[in-house]
Amino acid sequence: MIDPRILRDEPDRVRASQTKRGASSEVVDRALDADAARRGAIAAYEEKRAAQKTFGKQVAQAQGEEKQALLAQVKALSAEVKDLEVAQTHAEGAWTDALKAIPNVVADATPTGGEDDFVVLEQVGTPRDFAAEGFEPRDHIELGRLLGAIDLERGAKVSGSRFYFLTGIGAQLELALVNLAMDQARNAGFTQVIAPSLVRREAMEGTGYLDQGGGEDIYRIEGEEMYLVGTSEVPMAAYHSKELLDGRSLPRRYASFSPCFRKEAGSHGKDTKGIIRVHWFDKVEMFVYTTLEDAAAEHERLLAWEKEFLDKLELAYQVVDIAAGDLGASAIRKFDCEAWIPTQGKYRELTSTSNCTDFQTRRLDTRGRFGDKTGPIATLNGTLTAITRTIVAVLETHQQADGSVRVPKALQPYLGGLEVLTPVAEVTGA
RNA sequence: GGAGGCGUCGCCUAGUCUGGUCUAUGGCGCCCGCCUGCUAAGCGGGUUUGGGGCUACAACCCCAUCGAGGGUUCAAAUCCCUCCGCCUCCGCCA
Repeated sequence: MIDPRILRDEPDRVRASQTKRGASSEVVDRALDADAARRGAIAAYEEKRAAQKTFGKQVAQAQGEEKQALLAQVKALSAEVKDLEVAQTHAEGAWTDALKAIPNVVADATPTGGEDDFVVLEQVGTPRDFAAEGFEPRDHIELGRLLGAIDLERGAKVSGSRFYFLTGIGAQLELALVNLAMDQARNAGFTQVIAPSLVRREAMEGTGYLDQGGGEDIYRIEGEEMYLVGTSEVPMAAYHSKELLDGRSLPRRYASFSPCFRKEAGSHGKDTKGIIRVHWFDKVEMFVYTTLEDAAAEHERLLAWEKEFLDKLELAYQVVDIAAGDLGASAIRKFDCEAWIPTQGKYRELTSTSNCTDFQTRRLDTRGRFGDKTGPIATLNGTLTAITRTIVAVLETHQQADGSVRVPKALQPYLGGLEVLTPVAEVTGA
């Protein structure tokens, strides 16, 4: 949630942000009213409560008849305090609800508009011209089958649509990508993390994912109040919840590996074939805790690390500045890196990095100690590699006419020096 | 899965049976000051976090905070219930 002080002191800034997102600023006025009501309720309760406490001391000291008389009086007061406390709790609840309904205040630099109003910041590399090379590129499904790397049929048989097995070189490829990503992160000073992908309600709620469409896209464990995460951003954001971190320990950079589960509700008919959009994939995610002052600069660094990784894979991609209306509630700015997918003839999202400032930490109660003061802390996240889409991009981009795939130089050491992935003699498909 | 124990303001700890004098004890650590050739020791004071009022977002005053949330009561660290976490034992298991 946003800083109540910004809401109180600069409501117009919040309204402007809402407008930029193409959303109503009615929530702002609702929250302001709720804030006023809350403060009134607090003052009323505290005043009576103080009186009750004073009275209580007299009761404790009194004896006999005097005590009985005092008890009779304080009983009425006690009932009043109880009512006022209930009223205060309600007012407080209404206020947090109203506050939670307000998305983060977007950055000045964030483009105005919706899904189609993104701004292309730069394009790196040139998409391969297969026509000039004289052959028709195969899609990742066919390449995966030829290489014995991706088994979609058995994925569907065992787990249903949008599932897959990575086999042979496909499995090796995942491990290689994970290691390449983890090594890069470690060399950049990140702490490597293997995070739980099953979390309790608190963690899921804290990151705000349950609010989005009522948690439509999230797998819940039957009768357990536990959830499968869609990204390790969830466990990593909750990692330091209810903690007061030493400001001098910032930035804290984590590179977290976890499987990610998404129901993909509402994406029927989109990317139905292959492994572009699946219910489960593994991902290495960068997650950073830092100061509010440093957040924007850190965001640029995260983007740079994402680009570094894509460069190592020798992919052609573009960097996109996502528009306000297409931003998640917690982000003030988001950059996507979209790699060129030859058989689709377009750029598709491979990585994404968001600056969430203090929006998540406020909800999850993570704060910092700075000198003799405490203050908010910012979080940022960014994909290093989402395995399935990375594999799609690598296979399609570096394929050769005979169905083999050239291994990018940086990845070769992680595949035992292998320079080319070659089709297997016997395809393991049905 | 079964049985039991525990959770106190950085750490350790008193208090819980027998509710009010707890504005939570003491020690350690830390901070400020005094003393002192220097250091150590000693002496005095301070040392949770959040919120509200008032304001210079200071000082000050108030409310909450004894794992979390409810309940009983005029009054809860203390009694009752639920949940969370940790520990011990048994069972099961990769």
